[in-house]
Amino acid sequence: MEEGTLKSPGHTGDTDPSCPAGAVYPYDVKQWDTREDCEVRQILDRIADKWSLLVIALLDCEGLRFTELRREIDGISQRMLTRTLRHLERDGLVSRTVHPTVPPRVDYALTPLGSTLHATIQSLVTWTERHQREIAAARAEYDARAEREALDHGA
Amino acid sequence: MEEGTLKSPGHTGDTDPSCPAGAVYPYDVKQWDTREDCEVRQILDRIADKWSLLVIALLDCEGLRFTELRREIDGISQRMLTRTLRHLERDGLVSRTVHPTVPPRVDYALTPLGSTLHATIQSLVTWTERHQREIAAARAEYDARAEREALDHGA
DNA sequence: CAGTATCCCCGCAGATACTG
DNA sequence: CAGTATCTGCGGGGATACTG
Repeated sequence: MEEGTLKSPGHTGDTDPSCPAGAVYPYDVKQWDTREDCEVRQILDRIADKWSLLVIALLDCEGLRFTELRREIDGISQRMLTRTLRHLERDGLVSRTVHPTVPPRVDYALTPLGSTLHATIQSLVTWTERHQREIAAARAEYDARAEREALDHGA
Repeated sequence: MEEGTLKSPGHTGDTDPSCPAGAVYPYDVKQWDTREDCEVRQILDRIADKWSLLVIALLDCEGLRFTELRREIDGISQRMLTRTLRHLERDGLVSRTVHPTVPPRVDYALTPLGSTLHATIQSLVTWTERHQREIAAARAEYDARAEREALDHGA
């Protein structure tokens, strides 16, 4: 991304210097370079980050409220849920509808584009659920073997 | 993970303090807590990290050498490729076979378990390839709208 | 309720140099 | 060739406090 020089002087925290001057983004919704050398990587980074997969898997087609997502996901902080949703919204995968009531109510749902992702991601998540025991076993075995080898070499 | 007290005194770098004492792991192959409160998250973190998806997608069933993977993936550092492969090996998704020749030759391939993941991940990767334009468009639109709204509020 | 703003840590990941 | 070792920076992400 090679633009350290653009960095605004007093910048310490979260906001992104590469955003169009004057635009204010919540947190640091990135402006990706559109140079084509790494598009797929960028998109993968977004989809396969810590929370996006779970959010998309949960959203299915019916909308959920902010708090419902928060409760469902377990472990996600308010900050990260907001950021994740903003990113997904920006990528056109999730729609955000604000009901101007008080207290406010915001619903999130998959867009048509997002829906085309849902099946795949769902199957990824269920795969991990189905195979967690096998993976845990593999890890245990690997660790045991590594430890034995370490002992052989060490002493 | 709440075990800051376990941290070995002089520890600064990459290795993992939670590994069984005396075992030496390459880099910092993590020892996950097996307490069940966050298993799926852990596994997802591993599978859906920056490089694993691409590695698995590439490996298919036929084996590839270290350097072939390195060349194919583009942008990955030697360090990250090694680490990713070690993690996948530990999780029982990838097998590593060393040919005791000189110079050495190491082949990586999907295990049967890994193969069950391949289809899903492949479809995830091809999805991003197929929809990158739509996503780019969505981003542009989002940014444009955000900028307009920022101007309305600002001035 | 649904966010923003701010502070701050630590672990990911790149760069570089060295080895069997 | 296929790694390991070490240093370092940056940004992901948690915690907390505040607002419309």
